[in-house]
Amino acid sequence: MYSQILDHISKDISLGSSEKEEFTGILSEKKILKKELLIKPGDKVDSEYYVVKGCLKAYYRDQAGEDHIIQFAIEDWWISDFEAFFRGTPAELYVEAIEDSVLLGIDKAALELLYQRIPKFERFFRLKITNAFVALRTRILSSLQKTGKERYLEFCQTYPQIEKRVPNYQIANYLGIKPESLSRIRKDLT
Amino acid sequence: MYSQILDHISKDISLGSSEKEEFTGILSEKKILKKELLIKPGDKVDSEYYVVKGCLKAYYRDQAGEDHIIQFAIEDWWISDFEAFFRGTPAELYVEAIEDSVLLGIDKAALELLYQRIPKFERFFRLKITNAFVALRTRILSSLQKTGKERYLEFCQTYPQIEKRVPNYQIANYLGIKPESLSRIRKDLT
DNA sequence: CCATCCGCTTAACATACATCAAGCATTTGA
DNA sequence: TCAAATGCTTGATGTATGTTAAGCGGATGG
Repeated sequence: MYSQILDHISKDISLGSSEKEEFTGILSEKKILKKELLIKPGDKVDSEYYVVKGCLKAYYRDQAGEDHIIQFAIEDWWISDFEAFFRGTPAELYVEAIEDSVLLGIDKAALELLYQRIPKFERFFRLKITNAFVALRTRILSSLQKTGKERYLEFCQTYPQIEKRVPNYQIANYLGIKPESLSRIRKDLT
Repeated sequence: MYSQILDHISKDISLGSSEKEEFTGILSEKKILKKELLIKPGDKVDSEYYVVKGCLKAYYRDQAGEDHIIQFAIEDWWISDFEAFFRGTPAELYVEAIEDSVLLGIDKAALELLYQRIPKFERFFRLKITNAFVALRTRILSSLQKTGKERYLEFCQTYPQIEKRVPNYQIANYLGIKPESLSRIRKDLT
């Protein structure tokens, strides 16, 4: 049941069996169906979620009612409204299942206690946020300096599994271009 | 001498005087003149830097020889090639002084030891990276979804001190537009 | 002190992408 | 089962930004 997430964590820190138990003790399983919302604006965000199975997206809806996809998540990824989760502010994002999904939620307060008892978990999550930080920096450079075509090719190379599972109009949204433009780009590639 | 950085840290965590001493013990002052490089590609990056006084930029030079400014830093900001610093990989960025500057460098190995001795410093730097993460997310949304004009106005509002100190062609570069376009945008605004 | 460079602006033209509109195949669900 | 919704494509046209070229005032340095 928990072997997947424990393997995932063991890639970065090594855990004894009592530490594993203490960690899995604060996890709670959550199942969510396609199109259901895990988080919506205004929610208090107490948890971040590890994806055991499925596919989700986090997106921001602007004042004009336009959605902007910030993140996809599939197996072995983490998702939440991280700003709200870290800062304790109300959610500004929607997190929605693209497929039926199984998640493991971690409660923030329990996690803070765990950090105090076993500091290497604070290390693990610092590593995670650091990697996410670097990925965001790369994405900013791409979005500022590359054409839609270049960004699409980069996306396909970086996230081939996601490209296969998510409809093109959502990929276009993530890339910051219109579906019509993505369609033309794809036509050009063949 | 160290009161500025101690005040800065005390905004997020509270420190006893021995903790302050232990922290300042691992700092090393560094002065750097305008146009000098603090970091260049290939360097081993052992330190991150707190800006006591001055103004710097971090930028990436792509294969075509084009520079892309990732970050500016002025008083009370942190700067480095964070990817290289966190991961121990060779630097990919240039970090260069825009004005004569005074910095406080923190050595990574000494910092890791400090984390073990006084875990709240790990908390402090986790908060820092979290805030940086959120700022990057905001910047991605802007870069993907907003016009150059909107991004410029946002920049002026968010970083008014930087807008005053940095030449327009460098701001244009940071915003991902050409100086000619920024000039037209500015003309339009008056 | 004067030549050079730097930072900024403007203009004419090119290009990438958006917008608006329509059509079509596949999937969905009453 | 069949109508509606969904996801994708294509065409005509508009717009923001890039490209190329030129000029200008002020700072800089020999």
